[in-house]
Amino acid sequence: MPGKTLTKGDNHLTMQVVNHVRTLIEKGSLKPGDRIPPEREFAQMLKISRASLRTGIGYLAAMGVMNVRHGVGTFVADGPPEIGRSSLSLLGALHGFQLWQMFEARRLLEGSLAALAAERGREEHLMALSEEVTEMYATVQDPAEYLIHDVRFHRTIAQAAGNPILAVLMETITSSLYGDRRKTVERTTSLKESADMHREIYRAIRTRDAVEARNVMERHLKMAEKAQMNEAASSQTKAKKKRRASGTASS
Amino acid sequence: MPGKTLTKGDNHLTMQVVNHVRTLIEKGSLKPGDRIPPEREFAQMLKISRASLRTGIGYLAAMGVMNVRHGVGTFVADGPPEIGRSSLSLLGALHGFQLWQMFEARRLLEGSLAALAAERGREEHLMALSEEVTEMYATVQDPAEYLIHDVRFHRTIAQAAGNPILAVLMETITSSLYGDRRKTVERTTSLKESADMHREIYRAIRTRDAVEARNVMERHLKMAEKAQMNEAASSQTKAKKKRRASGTASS
DNA sequence: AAAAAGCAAGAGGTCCGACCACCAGCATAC
DNA sequence: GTATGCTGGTGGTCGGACCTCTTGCTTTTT
Repeated sequence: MPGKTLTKGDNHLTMQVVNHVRTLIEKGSLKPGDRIPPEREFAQMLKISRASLRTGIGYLAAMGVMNVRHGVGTFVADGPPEIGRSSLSLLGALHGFQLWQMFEARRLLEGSLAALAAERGREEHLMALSEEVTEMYATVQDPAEYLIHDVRFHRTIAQAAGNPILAVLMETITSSLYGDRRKTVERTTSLKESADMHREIYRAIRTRDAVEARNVMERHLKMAEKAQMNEAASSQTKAKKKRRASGTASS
Repeated sequence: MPGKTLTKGDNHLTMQVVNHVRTLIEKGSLKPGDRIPPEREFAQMLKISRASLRTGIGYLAAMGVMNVRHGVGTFVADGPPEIGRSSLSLLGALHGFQLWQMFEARRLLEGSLAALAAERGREEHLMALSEEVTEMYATVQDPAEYLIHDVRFHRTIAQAAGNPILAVLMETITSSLYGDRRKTVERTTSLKESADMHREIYRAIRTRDAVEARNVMERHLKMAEKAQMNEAASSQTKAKKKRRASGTASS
């Protein structure tokens, strides 16, 4: 079947839209952050109804390629690439993924990412990592702020590793974990310990010690897993309805 | 927002549909293979228009949770879980993924998968692997058939590893590679060598040698990568006749 | 003037209702 | 008995009306 663009499967028109966009991207006339024409125009261009065009847009948005903003326009995703936000979460519900499996996958990915970062990380990445560690120490009293730098730290490692695909996979998993994560961090009594571990990871990467980087990263994530598991266990023991009063601040 | 399950981000109604389905799945009243009510009815149930319902369905279909069949109905996906088919391919086009990065990711994942399979694989998995290897040897003359067993072999390892999440990630990557793969296999002169490697992998797993399993798997994939790279390179230079068929006869 | 309030254009979001295309099973014709 | 064809149900497409949101500009107020 020559000539047929990839992307097999679903509906004709939907795929027509998807492939059209893909072509525009591959041709370079559509780059991350760009805005696509208004639906009404775009639909007319492709000679399909607006409804069908919207189906295609929805498809692209679902897998994180497009970014729709009500009242403003539709844009090509730019930030850190990420597969459809809730896809893993959905598939998880469907196939009964376990939390430990999530963490195992994460350990594997981030461990390798750390090792690669140690091997390939450029000076700019190392500096960024250092920066984030510093910020972490500076915000040990502000969980919300701390979490931001935590996420950025891991994200920077993924960049330093020089393999965007692995970065995407990591992002997919962590974002699936993020919801619960926020809770955990807010309860963690010792963000300082966490910061210490991040500092260790940073040092290992800085000294180009791939093995050590992987080990420390895995140790760090194992600890994070334990914390989150505890949280999950304690939150399983309460009714579905609950208002956000009382001490065990969660939700 | 009370009642707001996870899955943040996009449009209200779309997410309402997605969350509703998610709830049904989590509640167990919707299992893989099941069929959902006809659009017209379902829309009425949720008190939204059919168009909006369709948007939600599309979203779910885009990430491989639903399976729509024109003239028949809409079903919950059942087969091996897989993130939206072309998502990686799309993101790749958008962010300029390289082929070697794909393979690196694959090596990492499948290497770990093989190691885990060696540790956790149950007898049934080992038997299935053995079966596939046998079939491979039996079809070294039939590339198309061989490929089927090749894929099944790797998929079985993923199952044996006991971590469906890693399996999904692997599936996502390999399916992204599959298109080119078919070509490669058809040209590979020595499927027997490939079969030999698979046999080695099988033996390592059978003997519970995780380290060896990972190593052999990585070696195998490295070779596959080389083959595919050659193919890609040569197909770039083949506008006319391929004068002097050199090269590919190595390994 | 500078700041606040209000207005209007442009973009996406939702809905309706009709009609098309596909598939499966049943009825009919041979 | 097989082949044909019809029909009911289901998803796919359409277009065009109307709603909501965002933004920037205009008008009013201070």
